[in-house]
Amino acid sequence: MPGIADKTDITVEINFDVAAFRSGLLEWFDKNARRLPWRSEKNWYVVLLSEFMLQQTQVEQALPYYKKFIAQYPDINKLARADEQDILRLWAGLGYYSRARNLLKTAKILKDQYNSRFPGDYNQVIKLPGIGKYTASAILSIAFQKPLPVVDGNVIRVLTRLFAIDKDIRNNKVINSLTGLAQQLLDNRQPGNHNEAMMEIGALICKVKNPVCNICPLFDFCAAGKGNNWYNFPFKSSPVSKRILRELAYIFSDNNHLVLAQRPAKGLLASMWECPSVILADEETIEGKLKKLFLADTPDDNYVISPLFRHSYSHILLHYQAIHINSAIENYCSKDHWQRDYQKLENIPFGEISNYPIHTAHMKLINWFLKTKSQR
DNA sequence: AATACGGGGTT
DNA sequence: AACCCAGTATT
Repeated sequence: MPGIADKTDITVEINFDVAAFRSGLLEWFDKNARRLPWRSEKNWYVVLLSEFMLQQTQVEQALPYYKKFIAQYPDINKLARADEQDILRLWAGLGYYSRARNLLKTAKILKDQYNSRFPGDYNQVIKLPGIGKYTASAILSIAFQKPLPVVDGNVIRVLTRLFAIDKDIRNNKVINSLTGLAQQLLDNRQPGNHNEAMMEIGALICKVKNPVCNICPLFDFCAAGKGNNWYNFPFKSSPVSKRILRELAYIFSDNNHLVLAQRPAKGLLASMWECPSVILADEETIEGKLKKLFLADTPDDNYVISPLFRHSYSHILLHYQAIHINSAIENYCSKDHWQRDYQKLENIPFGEISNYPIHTAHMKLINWFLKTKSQR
């Protein structure tokens, strides 16, 4: 409806010298950019790999994973030939595992359908698995100098502060407006450096807490900086609260084997490996669950129960505990006892555990087990 | 438009 | 325990 603004629409006038903004930003970036491995040799493959890892992930956290990956899969053809389980094993601990599976899918598509090259057309790029608006614009601008603006969490913070935008950033319309703003600010002559610079400002200067406005090259252009009220931006409405999940995990182990299970191919932690486990009903106790699960023999005194662990996912709070039973799984349970439709259940020699992609929560259980085992 | 999807950090 | 950060896919 022309002329009638939605309450979430924002219209922002850029009332400063855009050329001065761009040159100040780029000058700062030249001097202060972190030396990161994916910045040293800028081919599209390293940009692709790093951008996948940096989705929802800080540089510091992604760095060791990037080094492992680039050593093992130095080019797109090596990656395209990889096994999904090997990719997941290298990704284990980094989280959001669909990124790893989508990275492999994209690599295969690039090899098979694009002659191992990267398409230059945004509309083709955006169709690749795991590549959305941000990643498409990031790769095309950084690796191919296409004039496309990126809007990630850092840029959202920088822009809302620059223009004192207090609208809820959960609203997609607000993000669209910020994208328009980023487009106007973008330096079309070096869009890659400009985009990286905006994100680097967000990471190093315009931080969530304690931004260092006094050394910010954008201070003269910044409404929140000059108003000394950076803490008002960006505004984000409260998240929905997490539900609590209670879980009992089983460490079936003789002195040199451990039983691991592969989770279903869809859903939470898809295809990752873990100690076979069951979700407890609301009022269910561990002891009650033990009695229900075991066939004929309830384990007697030959078991140990771990302390309570907690693990926080983006939408779930997991409370979990493990029972260690000093035996192979066959002595107590069959595969049918697990309500979860595990893809596989295997008895694994200790030395081969590290070959399996194990998610973080259960890695903590296994570490607890291996550590306490030697003490008893 | 809302929700699923990890892991790490600080308060 | 409750807060924070950070994109894509699905419904």
